[in-house]
Amino acid sequence: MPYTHTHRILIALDCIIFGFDGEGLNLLLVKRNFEPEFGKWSLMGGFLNEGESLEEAAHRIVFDLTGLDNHYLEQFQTFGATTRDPVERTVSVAYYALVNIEDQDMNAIRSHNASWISLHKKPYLIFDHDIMVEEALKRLRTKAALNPIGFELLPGKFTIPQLQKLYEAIYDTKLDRRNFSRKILSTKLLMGTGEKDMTSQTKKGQLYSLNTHEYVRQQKGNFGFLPELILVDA
Amino acid sequence: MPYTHTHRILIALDCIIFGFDGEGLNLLLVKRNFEPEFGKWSLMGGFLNEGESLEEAAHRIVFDLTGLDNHYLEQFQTFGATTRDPVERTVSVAYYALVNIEDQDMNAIRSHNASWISLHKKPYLIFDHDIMVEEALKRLRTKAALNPIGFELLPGKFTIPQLQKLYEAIYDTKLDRRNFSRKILSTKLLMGTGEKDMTSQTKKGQLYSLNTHEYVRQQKGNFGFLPELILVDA
DNA sequence: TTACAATTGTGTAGTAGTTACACAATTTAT
DNA sequence: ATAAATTGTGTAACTACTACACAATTGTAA
Repeated sequence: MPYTHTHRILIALDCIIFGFDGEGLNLLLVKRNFEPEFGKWSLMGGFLNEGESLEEAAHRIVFDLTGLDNHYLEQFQTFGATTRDPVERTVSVAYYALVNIEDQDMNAIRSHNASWISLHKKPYLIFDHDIMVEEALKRLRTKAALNPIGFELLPGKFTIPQLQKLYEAIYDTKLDRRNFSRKILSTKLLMGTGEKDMTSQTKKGQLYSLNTHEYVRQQKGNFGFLPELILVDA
Repeated sequence: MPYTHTHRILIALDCIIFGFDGEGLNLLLVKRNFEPEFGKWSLMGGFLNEGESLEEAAHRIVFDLTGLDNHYLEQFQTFGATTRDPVERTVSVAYYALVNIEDQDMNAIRSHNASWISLHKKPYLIFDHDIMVEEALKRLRTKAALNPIGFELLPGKFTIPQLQKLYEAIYDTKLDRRNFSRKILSTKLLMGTGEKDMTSQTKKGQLYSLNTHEYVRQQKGNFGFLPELILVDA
């Protein structure tokens, strides 16, 4: 026998999908070719299905769009203003995901009319999606300052300077190259592969030489991680 | 015209209400005199109403139970396992609240069959409420280590040692009395009232003398706050 | 091969913050 | 007044962070 309460509504899920292209943070956004708000940009979203947990639904949504199965995914806030969706009342559970921008399924992305867009050039998004992005970024910053989760945005093998650029992008700041390297290596989270990076490209006519070692993720841990950073809202 | 999707469900809200009695953290729990799970303990909860935001609903639930209107309230996680409620599928948005245990409405509490129960003596709770309490405590610990929110659990005026006992209760640890006092006062968050605490009681046959000054909350701020503490999961 | 520019790794002094503890001051009871 | 309990201030040792000097490595070009 069900509850006597009657206000049953749709549960939406919206996913803020972060990617890193070596220079800055990017968002995977959908240009809507359906109503409402045809032609406007939005986050990738969907509705909760019967027999599906929130976690499963969020995972499905990211997988459908990127073809990626092995990404970091964290629920961060649920949005429930009565007027947030003009079509009908919905409550939206928001997740952010960190994916490696390189090994995605371009067909899946194209078929959803989606694009990677630099966070700095983010267009206006429908509904309350702009606020969602803002809150997701806040959470990512807090989380990444205390936990080593940034690695999810990089390929399996990467150099220390690449990692530094990632953190500089997340926090929109500059970090001291030498102290950063020392700090990262002191955590023992990384280990050298003995290989060199052969994928380097010359940029702006300048050379990009590379270190003897690349690093792969070695272990997980929780600890204060990047002390040069200030947490504004944890 | 509504969406074509059809899986409309109830939105529940569950509130983890923390109080501090001068010694340890307490939870405000409800002994159910209704089905399902008659006679078992649960968190205070309710359903989202039409025309009501999540925030408003959570506030209403805490107000109904405590008569308190001016408490700290933070959404921390939404629970959506398909089997979490045996009656029918619901998704529950969980909030935790910090209330001053002294100026509550005892009639409201009694009429809901609720009691303050020490966190250390928490009984088994129905559904996924045990997990909710665990997650709420994690979040409270992270939040209070970075932001000065613990004050919400104390009366308007309090002594430094009272505040220290509160933090020791939150983190289940001992802090150095002298360093704690210095750290708290250095934040300029508190100001002396010039009054003395007249409510002190002799305990275990020993004397409890009091400081010349009590303190009231002066301002808000965000900053790393209690460095002796280690964040396990932020 | 050599020189040179760009990049990356190691050393270290100065600074700031934390920890642990000594000691002084205050309050309360006898 | 004296003693016990409690609270406030001083400080040395330790740790961590910051900023920068300098060495080592890589890649390019004469």
